[in-house]
Amino acid sequence: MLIGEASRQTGLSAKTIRFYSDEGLVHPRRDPFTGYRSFTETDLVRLRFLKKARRFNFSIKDCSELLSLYDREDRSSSDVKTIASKKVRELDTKLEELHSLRNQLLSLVERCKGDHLPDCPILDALAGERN
Amino acid sequence: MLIGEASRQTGLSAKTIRFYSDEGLVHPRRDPFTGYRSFTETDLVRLRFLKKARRFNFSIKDCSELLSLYDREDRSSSDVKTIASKKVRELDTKLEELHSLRNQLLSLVERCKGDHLPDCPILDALAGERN
DNA sequence: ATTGACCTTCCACTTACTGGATGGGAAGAC
DNA sequence: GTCTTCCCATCCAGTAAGTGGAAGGTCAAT
Repeated sequence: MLIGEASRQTGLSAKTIRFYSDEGLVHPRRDPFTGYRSFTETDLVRLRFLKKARRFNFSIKDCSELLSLYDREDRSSSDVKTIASKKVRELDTKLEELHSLRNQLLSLVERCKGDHLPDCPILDALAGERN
Repeated sequence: MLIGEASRQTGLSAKTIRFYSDEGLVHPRRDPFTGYRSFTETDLVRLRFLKKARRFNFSIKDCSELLSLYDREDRSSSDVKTIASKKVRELDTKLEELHSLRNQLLSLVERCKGDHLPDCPILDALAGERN
């Protein structure tokens, strides 16, 4: 299967698939005459794996580790769990931050009249002395 | 005031201040002999403005718009409110996404035994057929 | 005259791609 | 046999918002 078809099957762009291929996350065979990448079903599984893992905000490096665990028959589920738990904690931290920012910003927005006058509590807060 | 002092006063790194300067977000005078940037209190206000706005996840481009509104006496608070409301909506969208991902990932983590055996629902989910 | 602490610019690197330029390969229409 | 049209390939550049480092100028004090 050529890269275009792999792209259709996985929903990843051909560019992205080439990128993953360059990064060593998939290893499609190459047609010795044309140099075209040739994907098997096994390769598609890896690509779909990558797509899902990326959606979970796993970095490329994380994905690489997860895939190598996936490849190893003698893996321990604890190794996978460690990586995933860390990601959950990262997500929790980020969620807290964003939530707090959102609320602060929303409260400023609510206090802004939004009229044609220059007075604006949002600008005041950004320019204000206090932190 | 030189850049090092401006850095101390604002908590932004000198590198970052130079970057903002290059991007035209602050306009420090230059010493005509040494070429050193020279910051006034007015410049510091802009730098602190930038620091706070960036904390709210406003992009550099957003910051640029906000600062030019800040500069304009004849601004309408509605223009500021529009930008900030958009950012709140962006934050809401992102929060929803991340929250959903976090919950999905957490449920996988909870189902993973985390022992020395290879069986792992996390890997299963990533490699699985279903989306 | 030489430290040492400043400052300057410029270049490279980061993440995870995306877009574009350029060129070759395959297949059907003429 | 060539034209057109896709598809594929590589390589370069750019994105956002800086960070790190190299090379070199300035200034005050030793």
